[in-house]
Amino acid sequence: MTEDWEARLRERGFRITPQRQLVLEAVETLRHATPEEILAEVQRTATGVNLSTVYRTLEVLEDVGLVTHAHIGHGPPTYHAVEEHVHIHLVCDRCKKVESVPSEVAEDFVRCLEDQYGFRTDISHVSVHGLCDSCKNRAFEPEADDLL
Amino acid sequence: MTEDWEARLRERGFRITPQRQLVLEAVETLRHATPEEILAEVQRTATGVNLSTVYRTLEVLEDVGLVTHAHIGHGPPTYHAVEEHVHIHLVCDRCKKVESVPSEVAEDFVRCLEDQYGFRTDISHVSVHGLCDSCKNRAFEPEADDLL
DNA sequence: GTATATGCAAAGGGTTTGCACGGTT
DNA sequence: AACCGTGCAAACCCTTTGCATATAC
Repeated sequence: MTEDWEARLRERGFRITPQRQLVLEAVETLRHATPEEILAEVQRTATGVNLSTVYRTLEVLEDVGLVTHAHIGHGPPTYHAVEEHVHIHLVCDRCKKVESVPSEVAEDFVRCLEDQYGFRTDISHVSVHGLCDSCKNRAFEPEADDLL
Repeated sequence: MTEDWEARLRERGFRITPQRQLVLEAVETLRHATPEEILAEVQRTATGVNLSTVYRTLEVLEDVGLVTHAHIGHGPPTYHAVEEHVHIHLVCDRCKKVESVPSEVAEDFVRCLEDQYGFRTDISHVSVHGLCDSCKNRAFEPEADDLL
């Protein structure tokens, strides 16, 4: 668990609650989980927690910089803990698997966008779509072509 | 209008209808439009057209390769015509503006992902989030930080 | 004690679906 | 004439909101 998460919340005037602790733990455990999935994980410990609390809590945790989310296609966004090493999400359009790669691979790309277009990229928020190594090889049956 | 759009549809066993023509025209006119926006554009010509028809039509047009969509954050996806020159979407998280840049700027990045991770990127589907040139400069009032 | 957080239920967007009718082939 | 495509309405999923109660401070 991110140390000092309590301080992060308190600094900004938010209170420490069991729900907030559990949601943060769930996000860190699950990695790339949707709100519903986070709820399910939280409910393994505390049955009474409500979906709307999860939504509100994720908003708070994101606000104080403890978690972020990324959009990986049609469905709900996935949340993950903010870590030291920023990463990029590779989303396989066939099997929906999300792979994380270090952001360094995009350094030149990001610099180029800033230099040529003045665009300041938030690299951790990028979702790169395509086919992962395994799906690429057994490709070409239509199956998950409408996932995205 | 893309020439031979009729052939594209017929080849695959789809029929030619006024709705399909109008939706395709709207997509090409609007560039990066949501289904609702496309409906509005279509209804300037044909009032009776229904939203569900727009959805079904977009699916068909995407299926035959005449349009694609990209996810640019919270809201609905935006559709655009498939063109010769593939492009990348730069989405400003503050003003929501979508800028298109030629895919060449990402060539090295894409190659790197393929070589190092075996990941075959669908570059036209990438949404790059961040701040556009103008928003970057008058930055730092909290305003659109929850848009994405 | 007071203000914030929560649970619940209802409302709200965006999208999909079932069905009968109408239009294309 | 056969079948696909459309309009309409209802259903669906995901998310937000209003309000009364509970809880952290």
